[in-house]
Amino acid sequence: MAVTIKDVARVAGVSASTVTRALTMPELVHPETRERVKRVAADLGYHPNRAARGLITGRTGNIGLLVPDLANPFFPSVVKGVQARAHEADYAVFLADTDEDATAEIGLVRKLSKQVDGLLLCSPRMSDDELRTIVGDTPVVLVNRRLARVPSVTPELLDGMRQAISHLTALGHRRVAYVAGPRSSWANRERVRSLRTVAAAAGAELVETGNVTPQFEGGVAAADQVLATGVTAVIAYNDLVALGLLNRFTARGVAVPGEVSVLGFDDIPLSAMVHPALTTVDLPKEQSGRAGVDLLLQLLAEPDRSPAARRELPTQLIVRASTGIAPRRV
Amino acid sequence: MAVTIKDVARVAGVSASTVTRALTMPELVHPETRERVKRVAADLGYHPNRAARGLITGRTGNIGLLVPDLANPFFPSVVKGVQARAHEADYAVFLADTDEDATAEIGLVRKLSKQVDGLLLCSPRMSDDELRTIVGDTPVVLVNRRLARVPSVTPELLDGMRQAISHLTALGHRRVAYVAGPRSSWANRERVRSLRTVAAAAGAELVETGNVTPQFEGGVAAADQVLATGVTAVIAYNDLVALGLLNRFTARGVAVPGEVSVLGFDDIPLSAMVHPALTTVDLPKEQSGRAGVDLLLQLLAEPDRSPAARRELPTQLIVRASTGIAPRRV
DNA sequence: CGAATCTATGAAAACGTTGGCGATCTTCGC
DNA sequence: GCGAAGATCGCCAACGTTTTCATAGATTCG
Repeated sequence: MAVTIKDVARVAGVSASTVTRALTMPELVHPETRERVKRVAADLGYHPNRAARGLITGRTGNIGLLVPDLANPFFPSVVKGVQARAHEADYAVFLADTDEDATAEIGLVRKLSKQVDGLLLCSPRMSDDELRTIVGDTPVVLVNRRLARVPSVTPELLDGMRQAISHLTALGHRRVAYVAGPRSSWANRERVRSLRTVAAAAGAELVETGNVTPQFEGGVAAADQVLATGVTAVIAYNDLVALGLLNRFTARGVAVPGEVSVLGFDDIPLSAMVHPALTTVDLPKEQSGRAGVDLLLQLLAEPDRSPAARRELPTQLIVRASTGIAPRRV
Repeated sequence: MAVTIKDVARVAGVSASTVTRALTMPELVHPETRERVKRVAADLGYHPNRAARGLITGRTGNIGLLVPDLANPFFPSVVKGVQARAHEADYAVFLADTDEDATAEIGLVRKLSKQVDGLLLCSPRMSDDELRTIVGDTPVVLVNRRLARVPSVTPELLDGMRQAISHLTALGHRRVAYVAGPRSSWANRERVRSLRTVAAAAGAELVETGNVTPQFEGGVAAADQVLATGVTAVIAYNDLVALGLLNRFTARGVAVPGEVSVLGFDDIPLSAMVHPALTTVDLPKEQSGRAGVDLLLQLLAEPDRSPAARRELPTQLIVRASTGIAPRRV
């Protein structure tokens, strides 16, 4: 029913091979025939059958994208970036949402990996070892996670953290709490690590509080604990958690930023919409998605480049209303 | 490199045809050989090559999902539902985001339609005519839109609107504004239509205000206009717009719900997180996604069922803090 | 007991494309 | 003017699966 390469060949008066060549290796065919074939193909609306092509080339023209939770507005932004860049390169994107479940993640990877040329793992929750076994099987690029000898794109977290702490210390804060995200999150581990470094350098005391789910509810749950530590400022694992803190503080009548300043990570759209608007460290979301696709395509094109490409993208502190001068404590 | 059907055949001591049959039409092969083949296949970790299968069956095992804007939290929920149900049925999901652009939408449909068995169009922005041409080419199920002779899943909007208006009139509101969404949105047209019906029946006066982009910014932009009309309550096209209204009202010092009540549609997670929490009509999001997949699979299984399946899913008013007793006007 | 029907399986064609190989024709260097 | 090299293109095998079609043996029936 659909128009095949043979139809084009017949109409153009050449063989099927010439059609293929005219379309995929144009320099190998005579300019005149090439143009004729191309015109016929266009007229007939010919598009190579991807299954047939995939069968012989071993390539599907698809890439897979795994994200932990599409309900966290951070990830739709990444997805948008991935989509945009992938479609430009004529790749289609399989999306899978793992619901923050490392086990489901592994299953989905196994399933998807058969149907794609490469995988983009965004903030994967599985362990390094599990990750390694996958990397052995399928071309993989990590977004928001780093692992030796695996291409990755990550934000310049250390710098972002430096901006955050500079901002808070400049406002007079000396004791700062950090509300940690999931233990399984590399991003969380990195935030803790860079925060310790930066806080020490700035002479600020750091109070680390429990690991929470990286959602609004996590922030709500951690809020009282944070207040009990008597800090004047709190940095949250991400914006959703920060919004949860904000919500609970407001409910308890704790003034933000009067009594406590709140600072998040990600800069999701929502953060600008609430009262008080959230001060946060903007992470490159769409850009990460795009860069991830670039790295993956590069990896597919030349699989045996020795040093794994690694891209770090800049971060930017966005100062809004949720941070202010530290209160005098008695 | 990967294990093929021939490997299984060789190890099991049968022909390739028998392997196929044992796995896809089990009743056709002798129970004993069937079990042996299945065991060998499992041991070797055999998975049929989907490209090869697709080449001959004409089926890809993929479905495409188009959404207008992944940044609107309504859609990630739908996507999650689609994912979940599709994976259960062993289908993979191609996702595409059209950025609210009807033209891009058509292009993406054309591109995707070659690579999938069927398409799930969620809140498509293109015209009915454009939609029709697509429906002719590819199996399509509409989510959040209705069109004659095309399977669809939609929310019971009329009932939701009835709940909303009953709630407002019970609180004493007599003049209610509606902030309209995109003209290209079927959902918007339906909301207007059912709102007119319901408002007339309830004896409430309806003030319709300009079409805005279905985002936070749209609500912000419409807020002053709404206030100028002197209504005591406003229904927004969706929650994002409602949150924009809320934000601007707060900024202008207009008390919600003291001076004006605000009511949204969708019940996105965000709506429960803001102050005041938003009263809204919950639409079945994940459920719509799941039902859409069901309809699509059904359509693929028996393409020539005369009456197009149509599913309507219940809606539910969620009363929170943004609606209250109508103020006495002088 | 012979023919007809079933059951269980294998051989081979087909799906639409790509790519290696070889054939033909032209061009070039000497 | 002749062999070598280059350009252009067709033939055919291959990719991994499904699906007729055919076959051999087992079973049933009159």
